[in-house]
Amino acid sequence: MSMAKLNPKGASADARATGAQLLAWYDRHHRSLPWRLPPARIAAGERPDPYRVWLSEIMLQQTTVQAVKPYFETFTSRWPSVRALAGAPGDDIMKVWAGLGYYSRARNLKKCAEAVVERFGGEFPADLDLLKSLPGIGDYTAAAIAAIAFDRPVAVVDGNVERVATRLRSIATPLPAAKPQIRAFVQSILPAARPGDFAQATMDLGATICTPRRPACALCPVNGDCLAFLGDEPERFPVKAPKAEKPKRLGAAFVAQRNDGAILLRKRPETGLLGGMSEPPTSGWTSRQDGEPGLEAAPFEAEWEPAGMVGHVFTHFELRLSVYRANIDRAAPDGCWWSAAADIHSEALPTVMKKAIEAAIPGATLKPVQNRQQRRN
DNA sequence: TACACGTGGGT
DNA sequence: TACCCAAGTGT
Repeated sequence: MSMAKLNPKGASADARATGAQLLAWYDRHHRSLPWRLPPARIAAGERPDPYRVWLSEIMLQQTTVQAVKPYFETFTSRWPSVRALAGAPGDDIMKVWAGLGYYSRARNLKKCAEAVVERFGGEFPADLDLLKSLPGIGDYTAAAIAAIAFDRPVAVVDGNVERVATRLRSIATPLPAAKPQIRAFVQSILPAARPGDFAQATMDLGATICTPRRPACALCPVNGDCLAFLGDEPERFPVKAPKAEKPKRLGAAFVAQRNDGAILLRKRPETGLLGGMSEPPTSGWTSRQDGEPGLEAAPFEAEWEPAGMVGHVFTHFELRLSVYRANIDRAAPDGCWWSAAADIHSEALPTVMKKAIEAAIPGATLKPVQNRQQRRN
């Protein structure tokens, strides 16, 4: 059992050994991911494409690898470079991002791509502060890009690393207050070489071994250095502040369908919840519990029929949406448009809005079978 | 510092 | 079921 003691330079022999062990583990057990260059190719002198590193890091913010994979494939196929993305219409980006959540990321994605083209000639900067000056890039993402894409020796601290670090050092300070301690510790075990591989090694360890619940400590390459493991309660870390209760809100959605199957949509304001995304007309979402929002919130008079209730859980509140449906044939009101039946699936509809449309018109948001229109052409 | 900001999977 | 959680950022 080795208790690491920091020397005046900030890194003990044990700490350095921890970093080296993580790298050795990564060489054997790294995950194979679409945006990742495996350690053997890094060792051979290759570097990953900074565009792909950036795009993957933005998508992976608060989002699982599994959810990101198909979106990353779609984005890189459609927009293979930051210049291509910068030239894309913002609405197209929102449509392709639809379903991935945290839509400010998609709005900032275009802003950032444009800034890279205008300010840096289409090449991502390697400098931490320049990276952080770009929209959507904060402390974590700047460090990740600098380390992974540009081989800069910086500490990369995400949720995985926070978990690994608080366990290794038995840091009982609740998050986020513990962040400075965590950063200092990660800095102390940072190897002299391979900062990008080291960052990904620590994240892979957190994702596959040092998991939030039931960590596989027996398989951990650094369990001999882990104070939480030696103290027999790794799951105690990290300590987090208690979460606030989720309020419940009520609202209504109005799904109007034209005789040819088109559905009436509008665009939400550019900022705020689901900003810049599309929706069928909805009421405001209130916290009152004295009854469901009713027809007074409808976009126009029609024979609105109840079409059920949709529940959806956002990060900070729960929503129950009363869905109404009407078949009408009229011009779209100001700010709205009729979206053809064949186009609904590719609109910038957040998941909650797809749920509402599905409640009113089952199958309406699914991708139509490719044939009829094609045959006519 | 604290809160707003999505979604889907795991237990 | 209810809660937790995931490669965080912006305000």
